[in-house]
Amino acid sequence: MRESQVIEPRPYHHGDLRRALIDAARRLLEAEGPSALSLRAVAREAGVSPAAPYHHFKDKGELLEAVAHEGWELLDGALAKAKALAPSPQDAINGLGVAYVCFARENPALYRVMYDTARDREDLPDQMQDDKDSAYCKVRDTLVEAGADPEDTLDIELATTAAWCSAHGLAEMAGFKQFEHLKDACGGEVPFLRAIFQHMGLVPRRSAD
Amino acid sequence: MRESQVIEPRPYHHGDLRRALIDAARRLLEAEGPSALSLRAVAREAGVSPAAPYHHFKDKGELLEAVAHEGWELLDGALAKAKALAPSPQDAINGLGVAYVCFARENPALYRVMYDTARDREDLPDQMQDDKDSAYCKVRDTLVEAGADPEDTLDIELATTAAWCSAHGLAEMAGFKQFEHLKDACGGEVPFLRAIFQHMGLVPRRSAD
DNA sequence: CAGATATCTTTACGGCGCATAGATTGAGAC
DNA sequence: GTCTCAATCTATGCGCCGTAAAGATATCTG
Repeated sequence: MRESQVIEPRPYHHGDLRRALIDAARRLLEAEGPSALSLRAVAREAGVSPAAPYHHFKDKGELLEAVAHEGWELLDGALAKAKALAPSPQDAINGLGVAYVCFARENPALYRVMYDTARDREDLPDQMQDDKDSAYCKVRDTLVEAGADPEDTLDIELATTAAWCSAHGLAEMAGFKQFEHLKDACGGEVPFLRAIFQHMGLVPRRSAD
Repeated sequence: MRESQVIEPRPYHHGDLRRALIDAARRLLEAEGPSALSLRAVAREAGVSPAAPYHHFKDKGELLEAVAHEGWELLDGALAKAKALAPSPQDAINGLGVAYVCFARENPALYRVMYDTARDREDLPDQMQDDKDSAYCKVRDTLVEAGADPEDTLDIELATTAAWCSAHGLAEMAGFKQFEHLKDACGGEVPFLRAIFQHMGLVPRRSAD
C-alpha cells in the first residue's frame, strides 16, 4: 500500500487525481484525437468536477505538458529498443529513424501534443538535450559509433540535428494520403521509410558503401 | 471597376466579404498568432456580425483552408524566385531548401495553418502534386536537372519526398531555442540551414563531389 | 415594378477555459 | 482523541467560442 509512486506532491481525496487525469487525457487523445482534448472532457472522463484539475495543473497547457512528457519518455523507450536490436551502428541509425517514425505513426495524437506544446514554448523539453539516455543523445551517440569524428562537436551536433529534422519531417508527411502509392510501390510502409532515409545522408560518409 | 477578380462566386452587399474575411484572417494570424484566429475575431476584424462568414464559408475549417491555399501560393512564389536566382541546378536544390525554410520562418503562423488544415484532411492540397508549377513539381524538376535519372520515376519521387520531408522537418525545428547556439556557431541562420542541408543527402550522388 | 434570392444581423444554445467561493476531508499538533 | 488547518474537490458564474435558425435588407431577374 505504501509503495505508491513517491514522486507526486501527494494525493488526498481521490487517491491520485493527477495520475488519473493524465491517464484520462491519454485515453481521450487516443480515442477522439487532439481536438477533443478539453480540460472539461478530461475531468468528465476522470469522474470529477470541471474545476478539479486546477488543483493539480495551473492550466490546460500544464496538463498537456505532462502528457507530452510521458510521450517523450515513451519515445525514448522505443528508440532504446530499436538501438538494442540493431546489429551494427550503421543499422542502428536507420533503425532509430524507422522506430522514430513508427512511434509517431502509431501515436499520432500524442506525437502532435508533444510538438504542439514544445512549439508553444519555442523549446523542446529539457530532457531532450540533458538526460543522458534521451532520444537526442541516443541518436548522437549512435552517429559517433557509426564513424563520425567525435572531436568535431559542431559537425556531430549538426548531423544529429539533421537526422532529427529528417525523421520529424518524414513522420509528419507519412500520414498524408498522397504517399500511399509510394508506400505501395516500395512494398509497405517500413520499406518506404527505409527508402526515404536512404535518400537522406544520415550515415556519415565512410569509404565502404 | 469591372476588373474585379472574376474568380469568386460574386459579392453583394459588402463588396467582397469573402476576400475581406481572408485578409482579416491573415492580418490576425500575423498579429496574434494561430490561437487567436477565431471565426468571431475574424468577423470582428472585418467589421461584420459573427454569423456573416457562414454565407461564404461552410465553417471555420473552410476559411482556414482558403487562408492555407493562399499560403501555398505564396510558397510557390518564394520557391520560384529562389530557383530563378540559382546559378546551377545543384545550387537550386540548396536554394529551394533554404527558401522553403525561410518562408516557414518568416510566416510561422501561416505555415502552421497550412499544415494543420492539411493534416486534418490527411491530405496535402491537390495543387501540390497536380499544378504544373507547384512547389512539389519545382523540387522534382530541379532534382532531374541536377542529374537524377528521369527514367527511374520511383527514385525521383522518393528523392523529392525525401527533400520535402527534410525541409519541412528543418522548418519546424528551426524555431526552437535549443538551436540558437548552433546557429551562432554557424554564423547565422542561413549558414546554419545550409550546413544542415549539407548533412541531408538531397543532391543526387554524382561522380564529382 | 415585383418577386426571388443572396447577403447580413439578431438571437440563442451548448461547450469551452478559467476565476472565485464554499463544502469536505484527510493529516499533523497537542 | 480531538482540534485545527490546509489540501482537495464542488458549485457557480463570466466571457469567449462555433454554429444553427429566423428575421431584415439589399441586389439581381424578369
